[in-house]
Amino acid sequence: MKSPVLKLDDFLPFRLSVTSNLVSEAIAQTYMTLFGLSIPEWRLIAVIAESDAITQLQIGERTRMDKVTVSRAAIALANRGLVIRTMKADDHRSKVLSLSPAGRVLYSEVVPKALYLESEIFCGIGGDELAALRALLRQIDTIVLSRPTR
Amino acid sequence: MKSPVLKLDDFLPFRLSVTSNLVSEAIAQTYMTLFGLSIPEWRLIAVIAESDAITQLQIGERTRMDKVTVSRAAIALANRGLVIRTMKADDHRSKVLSLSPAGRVLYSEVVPKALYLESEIFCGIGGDELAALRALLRQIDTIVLSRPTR
DNA sequence: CTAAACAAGTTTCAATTGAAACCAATTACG
DNA sequence: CGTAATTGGTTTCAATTGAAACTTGTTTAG
Repeated sequence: MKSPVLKLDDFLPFRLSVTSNLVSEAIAQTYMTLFGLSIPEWRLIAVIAESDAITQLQIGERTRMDKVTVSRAAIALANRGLVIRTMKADDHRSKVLSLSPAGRVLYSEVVPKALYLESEIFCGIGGDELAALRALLRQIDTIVLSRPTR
Repeated sequence: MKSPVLKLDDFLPFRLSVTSNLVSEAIAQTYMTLFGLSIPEWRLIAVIAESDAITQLQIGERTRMDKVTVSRAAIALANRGLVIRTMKADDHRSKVLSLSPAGRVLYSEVVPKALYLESEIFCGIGGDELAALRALLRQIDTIVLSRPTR
């Protein structure tokens, strides 16, 4: 009966965390210095741009961000005039977010830079491998989310 | 001249962050309730166990954790009697960490649980795919780390 | 209808994080 | 040597985070 062996460096939760942090740091840095956006703020912009009009709760679901984080990012973006928040007609608790013209302009500026950063980091990796990676990550998400202890 | 398109849901920095956070949360939760260990503390235990004796700076390099984080985890573990900190003989600024007997016992208890968690999350994925994933993540690390803006 | 339960968003508060200042020991160099 | 620069580790402080309480509006049950 021999004890099992663990090599931290091969331990996937660890590897995943290291890589994710490295990538996030690199990217957050760029968003902030170039556009004054935090990662949550950038995510809001992106997801609002894709949906045209969406409530904060929905944003939280799609980006898996806490509702507090969404709220704060929404307030900050609204204060900068990048996002417009209107009460939802049929439910006055809910707020519908959409991009202002300035927000759309900013979005159109951020997108190329974001895509460039992504390509810069992942250029050495084949397109099929990247597709596989995306699929794998999504698969892991659903496994973790469907775990009993949750 | 058409504007490039970005789908946040396919944007790898985003996907990586989401998956990493989901996995980390699930695992952190278990470490804490079962062993009273934070993720940094668990990483220290693991990396000390693998090296027998190692300085805090080296731990920081291997785990890519900030030296402040390492310091705090080291102090907490020493207070719990799980690691022993001795001044390095030839450099009195440096502290060499090693596991106490209690630390080794705890390690031997955590490892099977960690491996079980990993297998639980990644069981649906083939061994070769997982190896490829590890390799890919490491490759990304080196790319990001070798970027000019750093 | 009206009271209780619930839901969207915000605020508060405590925990975690890392940058910068700091301390003590070591190394470089004039 | 002796002083300046550097390095390992700790402390301080400000920013980020999310759980829990709260506010306001909606739904459900009696």
